[in-house]
Amino acid sequence: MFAAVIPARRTPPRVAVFDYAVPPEYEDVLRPGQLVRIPFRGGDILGVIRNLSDQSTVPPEKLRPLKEIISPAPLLNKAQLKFLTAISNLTRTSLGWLLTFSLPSLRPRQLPLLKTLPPPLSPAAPRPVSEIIKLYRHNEERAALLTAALPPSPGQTLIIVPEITDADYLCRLLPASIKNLTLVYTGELTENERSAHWLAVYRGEKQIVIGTRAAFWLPFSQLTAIIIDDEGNPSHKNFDMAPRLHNRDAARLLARCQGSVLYLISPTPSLETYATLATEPAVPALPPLRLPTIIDLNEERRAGETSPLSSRVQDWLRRPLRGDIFLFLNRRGSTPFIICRDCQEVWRCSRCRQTFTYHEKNGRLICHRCNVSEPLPTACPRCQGINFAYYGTGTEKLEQIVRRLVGKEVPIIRLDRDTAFGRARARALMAASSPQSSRLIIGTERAWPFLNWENLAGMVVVDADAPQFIPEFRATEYWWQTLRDASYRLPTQAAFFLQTKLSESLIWRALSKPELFYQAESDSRARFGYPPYTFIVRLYAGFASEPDADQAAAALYRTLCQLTASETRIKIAEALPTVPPLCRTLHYRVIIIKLTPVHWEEQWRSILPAVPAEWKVDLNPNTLLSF
DNA sequence: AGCACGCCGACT
DNA sequence: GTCGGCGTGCTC
Repeated sequence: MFAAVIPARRTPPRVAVFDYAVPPEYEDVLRPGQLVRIPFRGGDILGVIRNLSDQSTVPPEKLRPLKEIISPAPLLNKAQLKFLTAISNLTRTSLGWLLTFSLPSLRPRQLPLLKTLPPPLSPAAPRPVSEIIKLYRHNEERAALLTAALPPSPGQTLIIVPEITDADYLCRLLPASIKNLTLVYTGELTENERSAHWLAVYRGEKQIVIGTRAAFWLPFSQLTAIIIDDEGNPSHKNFDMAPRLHNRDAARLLARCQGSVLYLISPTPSLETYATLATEPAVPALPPLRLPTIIDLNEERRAGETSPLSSRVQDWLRRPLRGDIFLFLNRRGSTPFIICRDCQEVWRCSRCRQTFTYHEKNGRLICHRCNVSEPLPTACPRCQGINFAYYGTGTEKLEQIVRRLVGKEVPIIRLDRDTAFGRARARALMAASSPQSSRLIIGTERAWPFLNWENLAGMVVVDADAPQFIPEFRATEYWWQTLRDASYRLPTQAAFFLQTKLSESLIWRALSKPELFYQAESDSRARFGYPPYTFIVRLYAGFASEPDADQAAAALYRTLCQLTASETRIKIAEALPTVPPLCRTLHYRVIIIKLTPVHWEEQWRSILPAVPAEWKVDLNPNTLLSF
């Protein structure tokens, strides 16, 4: 008898499972899902049994016997093993690496606890797989939807939120009777907390889990419902750490493995979800949320106002404040570019050609794309001129402007990557001045999760135009989601100003008539073959030199074209450099593959084996070229 | 992936 | 003689 074991550690994705001989005394007690100790290279490691079999393809001289059963009870059930395998295959991430997400702490002192674990709960009768989309306008409707989706006991429910801070917030919305059955699970927990929560789910002590993507890996045995909350929020996409999946796609896989109903709920659905909604016989009306006051900056200019804050906003800020005020400007630093008045030369990053942002605090020019910096030159490198013009406004400069406007007494908190690199630092900044007093918070996107939205007296979108010009296919949708999110979170009595030079832009009209946005954006996506009309797979890899990169990328492009020559629905774009093309010392290339929304999984499965191991896989990416 | 092994050059 | 830099290749 042989056991196929997944080691609980990172391995190359293609070498993920190892066969071991089963000692005779274990033949009757060994089960898939058990944690075992196995010899591996020089020492012993832990792993989980994937399956047992009567034969092995490994030559007998290489086979070694497994050492010990650590947990007689299986730590992973069939559905979980199926889910892990599916994710590993689709995203080509190491199965052993994914396994570590699914296990409690394996520190030596914790192992005895696993020896005495009770048997797992018996799986609930699977429900027919189905997907339900619901829209909500405010937290009462949201809580009602969540409550209605909770299955009768003994089923378990998983609620996935986009960001860590949303988990606690959502938990507080639930009625007390439900809160007692609820557990919050995020990647921010300590190892011991993670383990304790793992056990609580394993034993079925808590029926409801609210968490970020980390919660997908908990040991559910009776998962009858999965809910993706705030479904359109772009943070549902995991772009940096493998497996690079959208929570919606991950949830679909999990629902299929566990036999659960999937709910997508949101005040502002993604374009993909709206497309599904639009096919229903009775299309529900999209809820208009509270509308911002649109301020035309061109009129301000004509009236002689050159400040980045309009006269109306300035007047409003000078009044006594009741509650925090949030000035949202998604651009850190002092000024986003510097130009030589004599020769019109703009200071640019030598690597990626993006304009340097000036940071007054340390007097340096920083490229926000490459994160490289150099000191501010004393003279123009081209004409030796010394007349510089500082154009635009970032959070650092806005802070000075606002300080002059409101005087010394009002506390100002700047919340961006420069002032609050880690989460702890951001929380500390928000906690520093007493929350009872009114404060001015100047922040980028970074500030969003740390704001006390209920206490806001108002919010100003300082520059509502720049985010619309980002050359990425999801840029408009991202900005739409951001503005709608602000509308949703702001208290009804709070002021909401939006400053723009594009007062005719469709996106402002769409805030009161959301269908306008979805129609216009869907049309443009259809024209260029973007989601929801295609399913995109993004492949990227880094190489030591430009020629290496071009050669490898061209070779893969040719292979993929040949492979899919007969399948006209699959479109492959020629390889391009990423933006920026260089990261650390490697030259990166991207290949974009467009599959069809319904059949993407089988199409992708037919392509994936031809992709060399060094290419990283990003399914349903948020960006095409950005890096 | 992560680690051992081995090849080679720079030291005691 | 032996220490350690890093390139190569294997893990049941």
